Amino acid sequence: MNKRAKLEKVLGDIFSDKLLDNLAKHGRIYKFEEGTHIISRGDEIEDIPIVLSGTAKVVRTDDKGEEHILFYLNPTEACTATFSICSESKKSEIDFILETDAELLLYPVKLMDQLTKEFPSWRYYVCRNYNNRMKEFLETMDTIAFMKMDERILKYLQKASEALKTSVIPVTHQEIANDLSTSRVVVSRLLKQLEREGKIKLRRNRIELL
DNA sequence: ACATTAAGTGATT
DNA sequence: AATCACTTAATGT
Repeated sequence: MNKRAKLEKVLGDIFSDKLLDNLAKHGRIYKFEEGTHIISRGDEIEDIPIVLSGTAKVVRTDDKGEEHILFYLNPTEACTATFSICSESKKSEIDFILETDAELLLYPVKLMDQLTKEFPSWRYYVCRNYNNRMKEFLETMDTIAFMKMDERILKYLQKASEALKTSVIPVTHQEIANDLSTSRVVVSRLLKQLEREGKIKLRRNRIELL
């Protein structure tokens, strides 16, 4: 499939034809493997990544080298954090890592101003992206501020199950602990409790949601 | 059989 | 809820 057709397929519903032409002309499509660091903190950003397939995560690394997930990006989504810096061509504040194998459209930052001026559908897209991120951000704020750890874990499992379309989630206690920034011991204890309550079933390296 | 890694648990702060 | 210290269970070699 050629570039233009691929873009059409993924983004056709939200972008105008002329915008697709422009993206096909100046952008490049690459396949990357799971775990690839597309952008690291401090990098100069030359291209904006737009996710065409797969899932990427945007994380912030603290001074201890711990990762904190800010949000995930699914196909058609782009990292708005990169938009905010593009006009001044500053350095990245975040890390952009692939959660799965993925295809990305890389579009040069230099040309982005022009997109904003020329294409209403691009402006709309950027706005929508911003709104989505903001929503997600508020949601996680709520979760952290008002919900107890056991509820957070349950929510985490439900989200994962939804994303993977299966009730059996392949995940270790340690991984959950990392994602929720807590310790493995705490996760194990709360999971045990949830199991006693009959909400889940625990097995090695996977958890079944009931 | 042995080593490695995941998970469970009591005690302490 | 975090940490330590230890046990037990599952899995790979």
